[in-house]
Amino acid sequence: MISIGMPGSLAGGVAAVRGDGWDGALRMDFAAGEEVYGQDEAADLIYCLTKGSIRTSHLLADGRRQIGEFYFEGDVFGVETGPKNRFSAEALTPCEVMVVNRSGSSAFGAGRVEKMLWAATATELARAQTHMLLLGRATACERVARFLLDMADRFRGDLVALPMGRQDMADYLGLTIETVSRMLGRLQADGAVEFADCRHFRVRQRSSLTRLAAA
Amino acid sequence: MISIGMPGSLAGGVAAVRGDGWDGALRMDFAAGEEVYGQDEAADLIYCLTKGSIRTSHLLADGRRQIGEFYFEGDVFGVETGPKNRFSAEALTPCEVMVVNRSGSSAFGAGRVEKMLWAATATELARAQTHMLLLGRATACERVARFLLDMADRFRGDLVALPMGRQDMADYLGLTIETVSRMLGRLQADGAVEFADCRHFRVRQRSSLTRLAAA
DNA sequence: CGGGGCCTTGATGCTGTTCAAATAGAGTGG
DNA sequence: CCACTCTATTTGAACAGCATCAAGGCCCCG
Repeated sequence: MISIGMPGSLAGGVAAVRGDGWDGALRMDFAAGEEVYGQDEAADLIYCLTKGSIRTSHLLADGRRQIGEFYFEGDVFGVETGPKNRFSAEALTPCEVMVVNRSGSSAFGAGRVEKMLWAATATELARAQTHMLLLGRATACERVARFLLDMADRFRGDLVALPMGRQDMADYLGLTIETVSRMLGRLQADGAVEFADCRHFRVRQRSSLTRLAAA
Repeated sequence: MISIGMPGSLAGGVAAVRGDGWDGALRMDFAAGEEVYGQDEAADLIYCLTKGSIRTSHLLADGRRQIGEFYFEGDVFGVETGPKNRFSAEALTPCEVMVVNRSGSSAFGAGRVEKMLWAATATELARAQTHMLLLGRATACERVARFLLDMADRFRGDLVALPMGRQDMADYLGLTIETVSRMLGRLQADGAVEFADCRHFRVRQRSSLTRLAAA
C-alpha cells in the first residue's frame, strides 16, 4: 500500500494519467518548498508530476549540494536504483503529483507500471548522462547557455519562466550563484537572451546561444 | 542479426555467460586500443565483457573528451537510451566480449535479454548518477581519491592494476593529466596509497583515503 | 516605511589549467 | 642485451577562470 507521509495532503480520489500505468495512482498535492521525499528514505514510490515543478537534490555532509534534475509537468520522477533514495525531491512551486508503488504488480515486465518504469528509467539515464557531460567538460558560460536552451526547449512558448532560483541553478550546474548571475548577464549583453525579470526570459538569438553552448 | 563490423575478430562459437540471457551471444575479441563501437553509430547491440577492460568516451567537436565509464570483467556495456550511441567504446586491453542484439526477442519484458537489459540499465543509471555527483561538486583531490577507492573496490586484491593511462583518468574525472598526476603524488605523500609503478598501487590507509574522498 | 530575501556587481584570492621541460618507461631493431 | 626512439608521466612556473568575500540594489510583504 501507499503510505502517505506527513508532508503533502492526500487529495483522495483516483485519476487516470493517459492510461500509461497511472490508472491506480493516488493524487497528492504539495506546497512550494515542501519535501516530496527525503534523501536516504526508502525508495518504493514513483511519481508523475501533473502540475508544478520539482527539483531533486543530493546533500553532502559539509553542506555542498548537487541538484540532480528539474522536473516539469508530465515528467516522471522518483526513479531510484537502490533501496534508498540517493536524492530528495522538493516542490519548487505548488505541485500536483500522481503516486504509484513501484513494487505494485511485481512480476517483472508484466504490468503497465513496469513498462512505464522502464521508459522512465531510460529517460532518467539519458538525462543523467547529459548532465554528466555538462558537468565534466563545459565552461561556466557553456553550462549556463545549455541550461537556458534546455529550459526554453522544455517549455514551449516565447517567454520562458524559471521556477527555480539562482542557487538552484548554481547547484545544478556545479557553479556559484555569483558566476551564474554573471554569465546570465553576459548572455544578455551578447544579445543571446533577454530577461524580463530575473525569472523570465526569452531567447533572442538561438544561434548565438547554441554556439555558446558548444556541445 | 548481428553484423560484425570491421574491427574485432569474430571468434565463432557460442558460449553461455551464466545463463543470464547471454546464451545466444556471439563472442568477439578486440585488441588493445581497438574500437568496439563508435559514437553516433546505431545502438542495437549490448555487450558483456568477459575479459579485459573497456572505456566509453564522448568526443566534442573541439576535441574535449569525457570518459563515460570504465568497464571490467563481468560488466555489461553498450546500454544506450537512444537509437544512436552517445559514447564510443574502446578496448583498453585485449578484450573478450559477448554480444547480443537488444531487439532480439523484442516483446517487452518477455525474454531473458530484456531482464538483463533492465538490470544493466539500472546499474548504468546508478553509475551515471555517482559520476554526476563526482563531477559536480568535488575538488580535484576528492575526485582522484574516490577514483582510487572505486578501482580498489572493483578489483579485489591487494595490488590494484590500472588499465587506463593518466589522460583517461583525467577525462573521466574532468581534470587535466597534470592535476591528476599531482593529486596522485599528494595522496602517496600523505601515505594514503602507494604506487609500485605508475599503473599499480595499493591502498595504505583506507581511512585517510575515505576521508579525502569526502562523500 | 522598514525588514528580509534574493539577485547583482565589484575586488581579491585560490584551485586547477596551461605552457614548458625534464624524467621515466615501453617498444623496436641491431 | 643494449642503444635508440617515442610516448607517458612527472614536475615546475605563470596564468586564468571561477570562487570567495563584501557591498549594494531590488522586490515582496508586513
